Amino acid sequence: MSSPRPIDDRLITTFGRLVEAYSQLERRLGGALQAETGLPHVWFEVLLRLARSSQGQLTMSTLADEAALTTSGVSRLVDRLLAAGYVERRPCPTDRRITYAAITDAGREVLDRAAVVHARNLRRTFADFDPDDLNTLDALLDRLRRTATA
Amino acid sequence: MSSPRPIDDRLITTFGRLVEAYSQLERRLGGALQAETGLPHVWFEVLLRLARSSQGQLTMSTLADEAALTTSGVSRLVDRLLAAGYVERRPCPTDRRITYAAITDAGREVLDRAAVVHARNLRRTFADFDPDDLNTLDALLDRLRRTATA
DNA sequence: CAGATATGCTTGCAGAATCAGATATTGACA
DNA sequence: TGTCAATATCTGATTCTGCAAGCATATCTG
Repeated sequence: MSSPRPIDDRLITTFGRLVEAYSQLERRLGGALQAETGLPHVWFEVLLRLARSSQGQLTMSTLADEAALTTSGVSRLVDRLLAAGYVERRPCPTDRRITYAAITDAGREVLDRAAVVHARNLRRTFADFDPDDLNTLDALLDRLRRTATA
Repeated sequence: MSSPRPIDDRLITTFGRLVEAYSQLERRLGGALQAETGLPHVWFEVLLRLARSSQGQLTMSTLADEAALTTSGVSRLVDRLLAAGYVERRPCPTDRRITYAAITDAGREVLDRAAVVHARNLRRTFADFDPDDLNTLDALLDRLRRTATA
């Protein structure tokens, strides 16, 4: 016969868990990545999206969406990646408003090196998750991602 | 017969999904919360932990752990919450190094109001998740949180 | 009990993200 | 065509966060 306080709402707790799980993992894995490869986690995520895209390039806006940053944030982030030699800016031949961020060979190199390290750390973190668990998690996260984007 | 590039590692993709799902939700729901109640999402999370704790108070360190911030970050955050009148600092009678952050009545009020709004937004976001889905998600996130903390 | 070490919190400084606003280009439509 | 709205990006000011260092208090050890 407990009084249902607003703060005890079930979904608030679930969402809190998501926040906490993400933050802990981000801190631990992101920190390890940077310590072992010198690559900040955000850089890794950005380079990853670029490397996986068809021409190795994305518009600033698309990149902002995928990295969950503002275009402003991406603009400066690309500045730093540019200074490091990991990306370059390319004009769009058909729409002069658009600038592409394109990954360089140097970018692909550090990314590949970092990916190996990151994958190893992830295997340790997810050690007691069997394939079924992972599939379930993937599916749930994907649904969340899509409902949030919509 | 695809060459297995390091960046196509399965866990990297899963983790990428977690990052994206979290970021999208945080942006959308956090933004909505602030727009509709004036309460930044971090403030909400902090007040929530305090309100749920036994005496309505936690040490700065504990709060830092739970909110996934550094003690430094919490120190300043509590400064701001203090200025807003939502928390107060209390000395610990037995250990004078410790400072408690305690939620005030005003803090509980805004928190309750915000919780109602937040819960409504969450119900919309999780509309097509049935109880089984939620339980599964909870369990997986909890395992992740614990492996990360360990 | 004295000295060394550990713990809890706060502050100076610097890095990075956001918001708001400016600029440039494109597309739509009367 | 000329004007107006929409789109894509960048920049200035502000805010928040973390790291490193510092101060005060507590605990351990010989």
